[in-house]
Amino acid sequence: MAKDDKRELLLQATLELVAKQGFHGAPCAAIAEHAGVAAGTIYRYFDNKDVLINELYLTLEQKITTALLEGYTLEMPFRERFLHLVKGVLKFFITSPLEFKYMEQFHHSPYGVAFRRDHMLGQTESGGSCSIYSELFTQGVAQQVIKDLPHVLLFDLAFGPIISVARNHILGFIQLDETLIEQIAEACWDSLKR
Amino acid sequence: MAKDDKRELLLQATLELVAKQGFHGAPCAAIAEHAGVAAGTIYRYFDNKDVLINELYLTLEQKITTALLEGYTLEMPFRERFLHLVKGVLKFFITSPLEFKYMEQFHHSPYGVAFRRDHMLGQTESGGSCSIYSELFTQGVAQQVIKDLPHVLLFDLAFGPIISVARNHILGFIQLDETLIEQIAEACWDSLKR
DNA sequence: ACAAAATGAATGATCATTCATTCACTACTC
DNA sequence: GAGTAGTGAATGAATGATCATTCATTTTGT
Repeated sequence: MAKDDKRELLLQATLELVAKQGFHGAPCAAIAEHAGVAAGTIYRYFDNKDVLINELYLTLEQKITTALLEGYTLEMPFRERFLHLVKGVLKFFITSPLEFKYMEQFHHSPYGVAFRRDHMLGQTESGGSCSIYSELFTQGVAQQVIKDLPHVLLFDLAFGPIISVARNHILGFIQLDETLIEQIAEACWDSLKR
Repeated sequence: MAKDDKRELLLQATLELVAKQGFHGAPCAAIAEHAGVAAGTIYRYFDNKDVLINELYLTLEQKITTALLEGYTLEMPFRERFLHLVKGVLKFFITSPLEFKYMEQFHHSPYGVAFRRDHMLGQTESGGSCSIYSELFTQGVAQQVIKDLPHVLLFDLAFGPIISVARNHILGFIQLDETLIEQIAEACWDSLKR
């Protein structure tokens, strides 16, 4: 068995259990069983449950950033870059329902609160994708192609609908296809453009 | 002491504790203490904790609907009605941070999942404000003033940003004023209008 | 004095975490 | 190559903490 195999198994089991049943449905005993190891083994790979939960979250953040940066260059026209990011986030989430559900649960739990407290203080956010958006909005406002609003609001206008739409797709309330994704992204653009 | 006084005290205590500390920070013992009653008293007014949690949620839904309907008539011009609802939701939430936080916690918890399972099956949703939006979108699409998209998506486009913005205001990441609220509502309109 | 309301210690269930023990595997000896 | 000791990984029963809920008892209002 490969060296960090059990570590991966535990992360995957946590992802699935939390995504499908929430944190309440993912006690250590269940995580271990689902990973095919004993409860005590968790503590050989992670200091405690909180560390496991947080490391998984960081892994997923990294996965999104990597996916978004694929085919993204600063040389692309502004509007095209915006649409690339918006559609990229939406497509990532609807093709990764477990990841979406996990991250959403995380955000609205004591873990998410603690995470923000610990990480959001350093304004620009460490290795995340925050700087991508910041750069984009700064340029868009300077070029007067998008509304002159605080970055936080621009972010909410652009990605608030995306999260909402992704959730409804994953919960089965709507079935998105390429055409609808295009229309949604255009609508987000309409809401930002000057 | 008035008749249902303790019932109200328990609901208020639950609202405050859950909003501020999440469901993890609101055990029955704490709720009772915060309400100034004994733990056992909870069960004189509510069958169990789940009933308390759900009744509080229904109360808050009712409060929003009432607030939204104030000054809203079907005779108003379409665009004005849309802006009324969007601004109404936003203003309700930023003036009721505890209510916002409670509802958000509720949505992303086992309670919210169970609630959707039990109530969302009856399509049009019982006494909620769902029919208001449904009526509005149907008319807007028919009049060709907004995009021809599924109602679910129209709802996400309109209110996804509102929830996001309200959260960031309440968490202190942005300070909304009347001007900004106006601009946000207009941006939501831009994203829907044809 | 009676009934309804309120109390809060006791109960039993559920968890995260620990740690004494077992297991699997390598290295070393003869 | 058979036997043996050494080592870290893995186990899972036991522990202690935290909860929701109950109910025998007390308090309050009439």
